[in-house]
Amino acid sequence: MTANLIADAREQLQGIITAAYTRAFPGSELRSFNLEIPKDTSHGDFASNVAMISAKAVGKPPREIAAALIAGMDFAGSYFSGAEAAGPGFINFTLNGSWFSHAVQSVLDCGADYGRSNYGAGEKVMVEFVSANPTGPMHMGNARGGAIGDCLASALDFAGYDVTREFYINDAGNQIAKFGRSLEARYLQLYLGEDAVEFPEEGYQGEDIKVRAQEFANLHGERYVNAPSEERIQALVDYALPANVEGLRRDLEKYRIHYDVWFSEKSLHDSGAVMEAVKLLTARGMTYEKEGAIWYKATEYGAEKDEVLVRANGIPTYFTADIAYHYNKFAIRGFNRVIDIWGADHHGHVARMKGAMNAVGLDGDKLDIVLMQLVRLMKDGQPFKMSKRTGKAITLTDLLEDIPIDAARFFFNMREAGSTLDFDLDLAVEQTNQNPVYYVQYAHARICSILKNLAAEGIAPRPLAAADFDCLTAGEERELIRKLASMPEEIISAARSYDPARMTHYVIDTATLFHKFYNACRVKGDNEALMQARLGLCIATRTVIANTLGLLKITAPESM
RNA sequence: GCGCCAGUAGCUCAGCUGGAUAGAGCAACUGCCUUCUAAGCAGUAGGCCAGGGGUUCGAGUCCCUUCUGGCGCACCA
Repeated sequence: MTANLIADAREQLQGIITAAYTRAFPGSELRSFNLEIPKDTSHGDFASNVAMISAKAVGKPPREIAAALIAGMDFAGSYFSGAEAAGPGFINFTLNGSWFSHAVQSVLDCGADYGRSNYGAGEKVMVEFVSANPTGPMHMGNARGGAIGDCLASALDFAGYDVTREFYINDAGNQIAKFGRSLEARYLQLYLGEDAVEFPEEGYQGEDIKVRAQEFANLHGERYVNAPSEERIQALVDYALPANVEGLRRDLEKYRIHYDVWFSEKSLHDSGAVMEAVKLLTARGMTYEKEGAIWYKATEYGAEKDEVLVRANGIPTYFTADIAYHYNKFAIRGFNRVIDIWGADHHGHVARMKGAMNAVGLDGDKLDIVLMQLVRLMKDGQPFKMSKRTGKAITLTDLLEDIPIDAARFFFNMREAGSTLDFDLDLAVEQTNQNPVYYVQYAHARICSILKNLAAEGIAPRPLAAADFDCLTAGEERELIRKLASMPEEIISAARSYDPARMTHYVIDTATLFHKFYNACRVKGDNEALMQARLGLCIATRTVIANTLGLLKITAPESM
């Protein structure tokens, strides 16, 4: 089951305001108005600008309109106790106790499902993320992309979308050829000596290539040393590529990322889908030949220049395969919406790709790209430079050896994708109050501890009716309840804006309000009814923290 | 040169579709544990929201412009 008390209250207000408007100003058209939650609770629980935006239509000053509307409002049976005009013409609404009581109870009723909604109405959506080059280990960009993509997918799922997580394996094209030549050189060096075999200029320098070559040598010995180069490379790639993909899968699983689909680029070439895409574009008059290559008229969809689809040597470009891939996502597999998480350095590709979707007869607006800025690793307040040339870049595997998974996932989701992220390596391993992940987990552990201590004294939470929570009237209690009630909307907001960092912010806020409540209100006490109500509030808070951390795939410890 | 993203407290950042006196955390200073976890809470201090124009009842938020930083403009991916 799902519950959303904010949405319920909003719906009621919509009706109350509309009725009051019709009553006060018959014949005057009501424009759409805002219902917002003021930052400052002295401005009420909800505020509307309806009086201000109606000033022109009604022909009266906002304050006067507000007064007339308020006079005609009927709050009977609603979650509201009253309204008053304020400031330049806002109408501030005050919730009554029953809303808070129902809010707590709805969390308890929904339990592990609290926060879910049907906002997405089962729409089929794919999130494709990481899709790291299988020629080597994953870097910090992949680590961030993994956390963002995975948590975004979680948010979409909770918000009622039918979500598929996908990894696109770039197992074709130039980088595989380069991979093969690099492996070949390392393999031959094993038998002929490092000096006898020149390493390709553009080859992959990393140690991982040497390791794969050695593994291959352990299996096949020097059998391939005198084989034709083409055959040798093929054998090396056939061994190393699946091994690397398996390595990626293993590392990502360790990082708590599980994909529904691992999609092979090579399969698109093998099945002819890539050339089909060229044919499709040609049939739609979107291609031409020049200097032996087949070009796509990207300029017809606003690009600055046209793009090569098939090189003069007959080999399709990456772009062509990508068109075929996205065509496959929409047209073949029927996704209604596709979200790709890309590094910001690919931003030039965004408009092209959307345009290409239109060019093949699909809707480019259904393809959304989340661009992710780079990660700067910081240590001792200084950037930790990564050097790709030396192969000494810090890999995801390295990171996870030093940093707890909880901290890594939390940190990578602290900033929205569009801003560069400084990842503080010292802070992430620190088990102190400065580390925000512990702050949140501590709140959860604290609640568990309260429940455990009371249970030890024979005090168990009782099942309560909504009215039993009416005694939670302290400011700290109500602030906390307000926050708990907003979880469904926060998840929807994260899903809609493709910004899973909101969930991180939300769970930190919830922890803060719980800590404040904890310091202001004792749970254990002589007043049995109040103690039970507060116990219920604690359980509801624990539920919200656990559910949100669950979406982030961060553990919620029972003790710390 | 053209394009994309960003510029908010000393530092790292929030600020949802424009809303009422600009918010956290860290760092600094002051308090709070014989009672549910002090990995916590309360308080003090800290700001021409990069600069300049505009749009309107109202702008950190929208438009234009300048400056600064990051990135991109291959028959690479």
